[in-house]
Amino acid sequence: MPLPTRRILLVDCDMFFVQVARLEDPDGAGQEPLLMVGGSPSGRGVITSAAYEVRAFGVHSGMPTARALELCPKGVVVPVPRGACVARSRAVRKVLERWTPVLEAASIDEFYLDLTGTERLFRAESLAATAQRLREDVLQETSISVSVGGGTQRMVAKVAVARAKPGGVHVVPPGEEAAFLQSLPLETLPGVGPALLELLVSRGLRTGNDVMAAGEEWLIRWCGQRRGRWLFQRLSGVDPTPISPGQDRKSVSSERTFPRDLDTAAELERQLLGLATSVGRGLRKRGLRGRTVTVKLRLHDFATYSAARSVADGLETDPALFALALELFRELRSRHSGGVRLLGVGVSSLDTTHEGEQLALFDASGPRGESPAQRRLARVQDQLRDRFGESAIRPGSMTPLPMKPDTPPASGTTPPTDEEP
DNA sequence: TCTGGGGTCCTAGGACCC
DNA sequence: TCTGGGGTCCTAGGACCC
Repeated sequence: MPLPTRRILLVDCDMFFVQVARLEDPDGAGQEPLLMVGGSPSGRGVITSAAYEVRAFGVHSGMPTARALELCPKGVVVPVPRGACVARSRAVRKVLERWTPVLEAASIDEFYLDLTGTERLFRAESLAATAQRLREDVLQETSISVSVGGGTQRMVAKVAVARAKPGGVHVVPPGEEAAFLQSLPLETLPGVGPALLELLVSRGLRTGNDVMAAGEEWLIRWCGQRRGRWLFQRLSGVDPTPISPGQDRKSVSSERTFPRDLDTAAELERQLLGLATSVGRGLRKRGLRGRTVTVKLRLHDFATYSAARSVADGLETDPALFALALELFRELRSRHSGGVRLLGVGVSSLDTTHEGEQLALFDASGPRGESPAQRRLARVQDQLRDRFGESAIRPGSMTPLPMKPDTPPASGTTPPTDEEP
């Protein structure tokens, strides 16, 4: 039995962070045509998103803010409105869910929709016409302008949306997938980054047509079994990857690039505590525990090292996470000395915590484990922080927190507890 | 222009078990 | 006793994406 022709849409918010910054501050950022969102130009900030008018100057996301202001001196940089972005993203998602339950959030500003089987519901309307109505629906309900790419496959929809921008719709008709993809420069395919591109170019392959002419066998020989097959299949117009709504989180991490390189153990370990605490909160907020802790270290010369260790039972409390992170950090530091540019803590091998979990009779935590009492304490502390602010509780026993000015306690109201994007 | 922070997935070697 | 192969987990590093 032949599979039905799939009807996939990719909804992508136009310069999302810039749009949100303007909506949140209509009289300030909203009036600024040359708007950029990102980190500060002093220090080591980069651009997260730039208005199209700014991109015309050669500015793109990931570019150091200082460089962006050289290219576009009249540009204005504002910080990322994090909480507002999360809220707007949810609002967009909510509207899209009215169109199909088969929705996958690929990032904070990108949503895949599978409308296969909705033909009768939409009275045989073309996919492009549906996409157009959907775009207007989102704009009306959320004030967010989106672009929509469409086709029979994920990758086709993804590449098509670039053509739809800004604020348009582009749908590739069934049967035209291979021709569409092969006509494009290889680096426009998602999954072809600088490394793979260089590998292909070194073999004289610059376009999809070149790749197809080389044939799958040679591609596999040059790029490896998996990548070679992947590239050949996609360019042939074959991409069965489903749209899968239930994507479980695989890791939680926190990292920080310092304004200046740090060198002393005291400073670094204090930062490590802050990072472990932040990861711990992230885990507990989502009801997760992790068995593997990773510490990441980037030196002044950008050389990057990591060390990881797994334990038998998942961790979620700050002291246990910090203790393991500290071990790993000290091991790394014994091998790699010099000024430290970035420090990170991550947790993976996640498992959800169960509310009805049987409580141990004794608080017997192993050398690296954590006891039920410690977990209960962590949750109480989280509640206090939610109510009275981050400075209400400090992990005082081991090392002091970073010296930050106290934030005034929120009076009466509970601060929003939005998840990070 | 010295290069953020949050992720995902893949690879490759070694340990360990059957 | 020597030798083999598969499966799974762990760790380190790298590519890629928004």
